[in-house]
Amino acid sequence: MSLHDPDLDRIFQALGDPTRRALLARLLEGPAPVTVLAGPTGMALPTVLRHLAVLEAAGLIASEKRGRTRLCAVQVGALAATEHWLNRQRAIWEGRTDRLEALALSLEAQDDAVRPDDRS
Amino acid sequence: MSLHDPDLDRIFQALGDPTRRALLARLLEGPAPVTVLAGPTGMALPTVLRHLAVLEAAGLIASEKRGRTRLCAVQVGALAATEHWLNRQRAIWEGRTDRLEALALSLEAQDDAVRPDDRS
DNA sequence: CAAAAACTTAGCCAATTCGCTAAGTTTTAG
DNA sequence: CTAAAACTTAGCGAATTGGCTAAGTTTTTG
Repeated sequence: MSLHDPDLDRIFQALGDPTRRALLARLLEGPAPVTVLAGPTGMALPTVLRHLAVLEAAGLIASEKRGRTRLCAVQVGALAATEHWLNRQRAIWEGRTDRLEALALSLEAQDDAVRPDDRS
Repeated sequence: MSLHDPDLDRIFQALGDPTRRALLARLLEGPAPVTVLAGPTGMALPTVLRHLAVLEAAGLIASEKRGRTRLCAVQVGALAATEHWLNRQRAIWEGRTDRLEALALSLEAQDDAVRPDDRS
């Protein structure tokens, strides 16, 4: 499980763009309409709108139409899920590190760690 | 700072692909040569090699040529840096959440949170 | 030394991504 | 009711991505 988690795909991909991280950072200070978010980016509105759509598809933000403006706000859940995944990965690493530190990239490593069983 | 961190770009983008997360997960169990890593993916070797190159460019793994094989191993530093970034973002959110929870997506939010100062 | 193993390089292709401009649409202001 | 504001949709073009096959190159094995 979680080896091919589409949610995780979308979240990481969304965070992989500096413009989107900037938008998210701005939203962490409070909700804002699209035009306000677009301001600092110096980008055209449709461009920013698509970045926001990516963030929303990833569950990182939510938005709601209020009259003629759309108000966007952070949705911290996805961020927490991501942290959780990273935590788990690092935990796995740290659980093994005592056993591996002696051989990482060393001679035995090649023959010893290569086939501890490849349960696909 | 960190609004346009190329390292963060590469790390998140690298983690945004399920194949690469699977490769990383496999490497968390111990170092392995390219062919072994390629096995479970069912992909052609050059394809896997490029995924590994992406992971390495992001600093998530390291690799070393040993004879005719290349041994790959996790480099946990980048993972930790990513966790750190996420932690910081969530901390910002949680620091504001008390102030914002009352207005998130509400009426005042629009006019009040829009211009707390936009230091770009 | 001949050949197999394990990459490595060099393309090719389809799909996606990131930016843009131009032309709607829907609300609100006058 | 007209017009400005604030999206929204449509579509375009260059660049990147993710997959492949084919043809090297370097080591090891027989």
